[in-house]
Amino acid sequence: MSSKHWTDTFPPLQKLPQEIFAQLRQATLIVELPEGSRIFGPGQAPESFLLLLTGTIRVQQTSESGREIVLYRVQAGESCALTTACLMGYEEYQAEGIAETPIRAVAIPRALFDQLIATSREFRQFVFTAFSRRITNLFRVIEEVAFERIDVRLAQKLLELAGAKQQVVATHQDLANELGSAREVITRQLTEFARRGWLRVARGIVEITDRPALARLVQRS
Amino acid sequence: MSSKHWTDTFPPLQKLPQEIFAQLRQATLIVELPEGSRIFGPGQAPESFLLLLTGTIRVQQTSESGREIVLYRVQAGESCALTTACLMGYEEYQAEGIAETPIRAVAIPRALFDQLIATSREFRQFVFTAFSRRITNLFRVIEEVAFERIDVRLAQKLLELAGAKQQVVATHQDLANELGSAREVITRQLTEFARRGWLRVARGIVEITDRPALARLVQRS
DNA sequence: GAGGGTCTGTAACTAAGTCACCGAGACCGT
DNA sequence: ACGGTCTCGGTGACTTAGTTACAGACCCTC
Repeated sequence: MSSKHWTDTFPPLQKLPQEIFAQLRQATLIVELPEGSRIFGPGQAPESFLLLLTGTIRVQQTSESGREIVLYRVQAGESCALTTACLMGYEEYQAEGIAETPIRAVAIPRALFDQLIATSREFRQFVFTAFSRRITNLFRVIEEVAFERIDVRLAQKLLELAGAKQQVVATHQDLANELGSAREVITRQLTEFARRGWLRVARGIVEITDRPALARLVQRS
Repeated sequence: MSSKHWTDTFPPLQKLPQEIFAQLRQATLIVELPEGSRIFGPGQAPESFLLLLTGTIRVQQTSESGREIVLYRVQAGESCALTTACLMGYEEYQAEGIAETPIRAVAIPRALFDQLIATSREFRQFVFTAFSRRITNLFRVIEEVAFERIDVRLAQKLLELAGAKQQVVATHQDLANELGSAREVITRQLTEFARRGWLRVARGIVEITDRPALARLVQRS
């Protein structure tokens, strides 16, 4: 292991009372899972509270007709609100969480989680903030799915997935699943974007050539 | 006031430790608001945790283009998860909460709320369960907006809004706002439903005449 | 009962999703 | 290298949903 302890990843945890902090450092389990693992899903309830140290978890939903939509991603340093909710509540969810990369996470057992919530104001703040972000985020997803044009949404998603890089590695089907749309629709939009010289498409790859143009489309939405 | 105390409405609260329970009964404020009041909205952060005693709060979102969608309703006996999130977290939301009927609610100040969370396992369970339900519910909304046919969604919503009654008091625009659709689309669908003899339409009223037919449409979705 | 506002109906059009099918490229084993 | 198979991308024809524009019906108030 490195000399830095995992708790360094979570600033809110630094403010915990000494005895709780010590307990956290010792009593918790670090889990590692390969890319593609199913972290949770319908009929697969989580048994502990998860804090993601490295990697990304993609949370998505599949309709009976087979169409998919990505709801959100959990990044390193975040907790999975859904897991938390199901840990404390009794509700079943129908979404599933997939490891998009190899992941490393801290699993806090239910009992310790409960104790942390009870004793630490900072930990409560941390958990509730995660909830708050998630719900706000879901509101935005609903607004986009309900009201935003598909070309704008696609441009937005391409810029998001590209990050600092020039290309997005994803099939048209993958992009359709991101947006809850259909493959043919994405193909058509990408063809149109390519015709305008904003990007180039190759098998499984979208190479962005005119980032400002895409950004302008998103802006003028 | 009636002889029954408001705490009777919330079974989870009955299990609180005596001293906390006593504090709850005395230190909290009961607020009453008329129909149509805006409980919260963009740039209007809540100052206390709300437990709804009577009435309904409609939580909705409006796009820049003016189209609206109803996200969920808070019923008597429930807490508003969003309010809670924003109370504990720091995130701003863009949704707004409207009193659909006159409402009576208990306002628990932030400090007492924090104390309740810290001391009572049952209260934590209550709050987290509310979160859990809400998130699960939002997932279903996303799935329906993204993948469900508008006729199915309308039939479903009509049955939901009608409850045990035979009629729904709502304009076509109101129904469009429920589903995040457009007024003309609703008019067309209602006309088609009426043609099939499933309902009758009058100004501001939809009278359901063949409930099983509507239910069948929803079922075969 | 005139005039204003609200609500509903409808036609023509655009955008998005569906269905069916085909062909190009990648992969794999022999 | 060859053929078989699979995934991925492209396309046309069609259906469904949302948009634009406008007109008429109803309702309320003065």
